[in-house]
Amino acid sequence: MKTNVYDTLLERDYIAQVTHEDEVREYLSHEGATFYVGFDPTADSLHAGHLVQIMIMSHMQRAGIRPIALMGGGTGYIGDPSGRTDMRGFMTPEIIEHNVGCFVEQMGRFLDFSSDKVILDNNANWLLPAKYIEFIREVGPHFTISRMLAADCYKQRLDSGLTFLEFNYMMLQAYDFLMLFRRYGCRLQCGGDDQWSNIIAGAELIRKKEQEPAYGLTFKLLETASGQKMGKTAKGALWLDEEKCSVYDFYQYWRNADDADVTKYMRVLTFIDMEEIRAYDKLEGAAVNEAKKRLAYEITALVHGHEKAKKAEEAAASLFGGGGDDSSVPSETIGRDELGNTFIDVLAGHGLLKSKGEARRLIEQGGLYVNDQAVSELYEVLDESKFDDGELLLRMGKKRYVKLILAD
RNA sequence: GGGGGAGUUCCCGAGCGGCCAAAGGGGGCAGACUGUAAAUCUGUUGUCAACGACUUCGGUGGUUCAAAUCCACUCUCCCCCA
Repeated sequence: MKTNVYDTLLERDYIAQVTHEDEVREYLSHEGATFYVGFDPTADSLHAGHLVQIMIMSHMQRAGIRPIALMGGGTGYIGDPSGRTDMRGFMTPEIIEHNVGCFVEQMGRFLDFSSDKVILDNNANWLLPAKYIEFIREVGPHFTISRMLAADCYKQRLDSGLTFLEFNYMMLQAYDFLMLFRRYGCRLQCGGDDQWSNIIAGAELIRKKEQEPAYGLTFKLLETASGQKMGKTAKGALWLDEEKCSVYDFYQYWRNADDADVTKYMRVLTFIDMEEIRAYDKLEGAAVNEAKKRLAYEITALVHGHEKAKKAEEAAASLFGGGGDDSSVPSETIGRDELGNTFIDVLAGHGLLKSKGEARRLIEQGGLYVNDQAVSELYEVLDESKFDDGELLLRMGKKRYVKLILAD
């Protein structure tokens, strides 16, 4: 007997809240059932946080459920106030459009939009041409102010300047759900748990306007064991775009996951069988590293493909274990005219460190290594003798590696 | 429209004429310890040609030998009243 996707989602611990558990399970047992997830085009690349949404869509699709990826090309003009403490600056139409394009392209790696098994739509299609009076007449009567103010996402913002503009967001998102119901018969909306208020608003709107059942489901927002948002790095988000985050760095992020997070990430961000995951769960002490390697490989392969994941894995093995192909270690090309400059100048000059002061500090604290040899001289100079076959391995701190390649 | 309060370095938050590049915490970075984990301890955390110089405390312009601190104007936000 086939397991219901709902139970798969439960077993892998995705679900935070559901509007109608039994009905949703029942709905998801029918092939062709349709659900949607919204994506706010706030950047020109997806990041690790979006992986959860994508995984859920994949699980659903495998079960014969039809996912809709809804781009927020229209709501992008407003900005979702949920989980934010201040209003962000406006995005221009050009940026929004560009971001939507980037999202769509990246998502194509996970979901096949060419078939009618996955639908791609953009709320700009109905929100931008909408007429204010018509819209407010159709949707407005179904929202009471007191009800909206009671929503968590607004309550938090009430004291810090919630504008009427942002206040409209909930209605717009509810309207999206209604539109998708009308267009595709979509009865379920999924999203991060911070979307709960917006999601139930949409389900209620459909029930009121169409007298038809509609449901909402939120998934748990991933946090690291130390309470940070999963996927945050020192530089910001963990991007899925190779240009913004190298495959090696992406791999390393997961390789360095907290022990306590490893199998949680496996359940949510990979397709590794639950049996196996439970086995990994039993590992203790240093053995957990095996689980981390598997985790890092699987996620990287999902996002960047097996070939690149393999390379990242080998590069890591070569740097940390010795042996192996290190060709995908991040590298930086050094011009011959830079020979004779101090490491301080070179590191800061290539943006490997923020400033010369930082480079100076790093060396002073004994954190810079050239070919695994700590640099003790503050003004150590980069010269050709340090290169081996045109390459020089630089290490900053415990595990940040950069390969310097001498230009011909 | 009237009255009150606030804007400080990555974040929170002290400072309220010189001793302020600015307490404290968080975060970041480095070192020790380790398992490329966590916890802990230590150091560090504006920029530079670096025992000195330069630029920072919403913006602009003043007062002063000297301003994050005083004055004027201005922008933004919060609270109370209308």
